[in-house]
Parts: sequence; C-alpha cells; structure tokens
Amino acid sequence: MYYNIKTSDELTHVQQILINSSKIAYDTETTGLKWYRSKVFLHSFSNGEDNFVIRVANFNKSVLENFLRSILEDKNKLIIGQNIKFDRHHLRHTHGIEILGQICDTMLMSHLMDENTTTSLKPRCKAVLGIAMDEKEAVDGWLKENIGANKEKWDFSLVPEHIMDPYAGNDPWLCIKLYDHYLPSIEKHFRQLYETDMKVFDILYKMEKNGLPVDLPYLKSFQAILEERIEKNKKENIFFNFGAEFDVDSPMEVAEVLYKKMKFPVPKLTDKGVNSTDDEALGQIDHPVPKGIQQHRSMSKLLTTYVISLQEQAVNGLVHPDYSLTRTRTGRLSCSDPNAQNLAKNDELRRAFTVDPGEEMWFWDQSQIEMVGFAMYSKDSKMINAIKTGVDLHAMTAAEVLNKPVDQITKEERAMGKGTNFAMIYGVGKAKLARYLSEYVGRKIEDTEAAGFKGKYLNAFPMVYAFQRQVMSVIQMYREPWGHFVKNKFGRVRRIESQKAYTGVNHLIQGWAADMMKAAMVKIEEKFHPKWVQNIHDAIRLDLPVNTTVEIARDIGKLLTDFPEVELPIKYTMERSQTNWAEVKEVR
DNA sequence: GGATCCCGTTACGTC
DNA sequence: GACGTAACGGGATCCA
Repeated sequence: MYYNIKTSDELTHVQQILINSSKIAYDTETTGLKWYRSKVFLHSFSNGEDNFVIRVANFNKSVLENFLRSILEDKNKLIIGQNIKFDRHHLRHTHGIEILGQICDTMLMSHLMDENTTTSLKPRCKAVLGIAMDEKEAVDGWLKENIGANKEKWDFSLVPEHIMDPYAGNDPWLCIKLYDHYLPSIEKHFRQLYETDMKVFDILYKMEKNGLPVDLPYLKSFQAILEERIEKNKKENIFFNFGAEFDVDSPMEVAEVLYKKMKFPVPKLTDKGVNSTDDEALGQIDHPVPKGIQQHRSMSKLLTTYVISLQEQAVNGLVHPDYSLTRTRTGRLSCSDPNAQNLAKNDELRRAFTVDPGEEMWFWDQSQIEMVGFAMYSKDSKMINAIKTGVDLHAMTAAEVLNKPVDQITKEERAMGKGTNFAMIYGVGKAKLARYLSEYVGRKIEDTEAAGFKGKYLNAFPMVYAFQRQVMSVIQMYREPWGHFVKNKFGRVRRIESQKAYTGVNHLIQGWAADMMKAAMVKIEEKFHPKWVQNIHDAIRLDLPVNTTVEIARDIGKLLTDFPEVELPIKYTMERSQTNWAEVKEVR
C-alpha cells in the first residue's frame, strides 16, 4: 500500500512518521539515467509498513527540500537503498542535498550473497522472497504504447501517475524487505567485506562526482586529424591496392574481399567456424590491404569508442564515469559511460585527459600485485624468493622453464615468461596460451610449443601445479552453504559450477587483488580524504594541490602496499603530471 | 514494403 | 581470466 502525498499537511504527517522511523528505504524516479543530465521528479520512502510517493511538482521547492533534509540528513537514521549511489547523485544534482544518515545498500548485499545472477531489485525479491511485483509491467506497457508518439524527448516523468506511482511506491518497500532478509546472512558470512564495499561505494560516489577533466578543444581537433588519417588510409592503402571500395567496418565484406576476391588462404576461423578477419588473421597475410585494414581498425576504435564518445559525454569539461561494485563475478570494479578503466594506452588520446589548474594528477600502481598473490596462494618458494629479493619474475620464469641462467634470458624469452605467468593466473589452456604468447612475443607460436612451455613450467613450479589441483578439488567438493565454491582470503565467495573449476584459480588471484585495492582505498580515504579521480584496477589517480610534497605521496603509496599479513613485499610506482596524462613522469 | 528495434556475433580497448 | 563499447547483420516487429 502506498500513499501519494499531495498537500503540505500530508507532508508534515509523513515527516513525523519518517522522523520516528530509525530505518527507512529511499528511492528516486528520475528523468534519465545520467544524473548530470537529469532531474528527480519523484521521491519515495518506506519504513517497511507504509510507503510514500512524493512528486517534486506538487510542492514548493523549499518546503520539499526542508522535508528531505529533515529525513536524509539525520545522522542517526539508517537509510537503505538499491544502488543508492545513483540516488545520491540525483539528489545532489536536483536539490543540492547529501544523505548524511548511515547508508546500507541492497545491491551490494545481493552481490555478496550471489554474484552469478542479476542484482536487480525485483528479480532478486522474486527469487529470494517469492514476492513478485508486476507494477513495472504497466509502466512498460504504457511506454510501449506511447513511446512511438514522441520518442525524441522521452522520459519516465511523462508516465501517468496512476501507472507510475504504484511501481514507485513498491520499490522502497521491496528494498527494505530484501534488506531484512539478507542482513543476518551478511552479518554472519560477509560482515567485513560488506563494510569495506560500502566504504568503497562512498569513495566511488565521490570519484564519479569529481569526474575526469577532458580537453574538449583538443579532442575536437584530434577527431578531425583522425578522420583525415582514416580517409587517407582507406583510399591510399586499402581501396587503391584492392581496386575497389567496400565497407571496411564489415567483417563479412572484409572476408569476401580477402578470401574470395583476393584469394588469400584463410589463416583461422572464428569460434563459430566463420573465416576470421581479426587482427591475428590479418597479421598472417603479407599485403598492403590487410595491413591497411589493421590500421583502420585501431584508428576507428580510437575515434568512435574514445574521441567522439568522450566529447558526447562531457559536461562542463568533465566526464563522470559510472563505477560498479556489482558487475563482476570476482569482486573487481567495473566502469562504464565512459569506461575509465580501458582508455587506450595511446599518447594522442591520453593527452586529452587534463588536470585542473592548481592541481597535479598523481598515479600510484601496485606493482605486479597479481604475481604476489599467485606466489602467496601457491606458496611456491622460487616465486616467493624472487619477490623477496626483487628478482625480475618474468625473466626468472623463462630461466626456470628453459633451464638456463637468468642473465642469459633474451628479450623474447622473457616475453614468453611473462605471457606464461599471466596465462597461469588466467588459467588458460594450450590453444589460448599459444595465441596469447604469440601476441606477447610478436611471432606465431604453435600450440605444441605453447603446450611444451606450459608443461615445463609446471615441472619447474610444482607448487603451482599442486595449487591448481587443490583449487579444482576444493570446488569439485559440493559443500554448504554455497554449493561448489571458492573463497579468497578476504572471505569473498565465488560459486562455480564444478565443470568450470579451472576458473577458481583466476578468481582467487584476481578477486584477492581487487580486495587488496579496496582495502587500500579505504585506508587512503580515512587518512587523507583526497580528491578521488580514477581507479584502474591496480592503479588509482588522485588530483592533489600542486604544493603537495613527495613525502605525502609516498605515504599514500605506503598505504597502497603496506599489508603485513601478506608476508611478501608489495611495491608501488608513482607518476605525476601537471598538464595531462600523456605527460606523466615517474617519481622515484 | 520499408523503417526500426533487438540480439547475437565479431572485434578490440584495459588490467 | 575479468570487463565495456561499437559496429554489423539477420530476424522480428511495427507502421502505413
């Protein structure tokens, strides 16, 4: 049951009820998903019994905002949300209000309790509470019927009240029910992880709010340059040498041109058995046309995915990425709109990422954190010694596998060592290893060579082999309460189907590394309250005042790497720039 | 019949 | 291994 609150008297009454409720759920309905381009048009609350829908349009601005403050700024109140980072952004952007109460989030709870299915509120409530709410269907139905009429400037606020409000009224009620359901299990199994994740959630909120400064005039000029290069490449390298024009962006047409018309032998097939035209296949053909297509691909990736999209997403010279704590199975962060974690390593692109005047961008990264985790989990003495004495791990791997002294390892051999180390962490088979090594070494490596390398590797590092076997067998054993699963040292659980037990090693290492970074970020926030700008898995960017000393930066680096319980040294590297990302210089 | 939407596939950027 | 984004292309759907 919900109440649509329309008068000041009703609002006052609701205010009394909510002020007296120590635990409430809060939700917003907005005109869009991007907070920096949308407004809240509806607030909804629930105390678990009564649900209140409050439309922004029905109230005087200051009356409404006073009401919101009286509830959401109450530091003693527990405020529960479903992905409340979203509501916090919208609340701030629309009303300039911050939630000051203690925050809990059911999406984070859902993810800890089950990382393999959707964390979306209604499906989750249906699955674990058996409560099915179909009010959303009416909203969808109405949208479907009416969206055709004026799809240009569409938003949720146009859905009629009698359809939208029952749906909006349900959400906070469901949220509080799910919270009550999950809380005992979270307390029992994931208390520490949940606490850390909530703190990281708050840091991410700040990071997104701060945004990344981008140089729009530069991007615009870079776009023009790229477009020119792409045209020129198509004309002079691809079409000229082929003798006709075609759609270079179409894998189908590329295959037609290369394998039917130009009659090159097919180097490889895709997973579905189609003649492949990916970079590896093109690399096998020595001719200007495939070379031109390779160039075209990397240039248009840069242009569309980064250069154009960044300009479209920027507001006042800032892009505001959306980080998620619940979209990976391992506990890593993910990021979208834009994905600030996979911005191409390309100086011309990274020049576009600037820093505000008076500040300097600083990057720290945890060196080889996954290798440290690998050594720690496998307890391999050679690896542990190498990490303790600072020996080059990848060269050492090559030396061990090839049975020769480290100082005689060539560049290519080291690359193979590095590739193999990563492959072991990833848990790949020989076919994938071969492809992977080829990329690293820069020449074609056959499956047999890769398999041989892997075999020698496992002989040289028997503990790694034992570790793999142990993880597999732990997963194979069906156990309570999670079925087939592994758990990392932070207690993060990955439920894995027994047939896919090989992914267990990867989960332990990758998830452990992710939890290490989260723990470090929390420590850094608590000690320094810095301006958070970016996270790239094992690296962070903070923008600090230009007069910040190297000593302070080193203190931050220490927090990023100082984990006595790991019993292995973790190192960090530090970079900074007062201009842009392409200009960062290592600080020693 | 033609425009539009959806979804699987292919490809490629990061750690 | 873990992701997110873009583009294509075939099939389904909508609309006139």
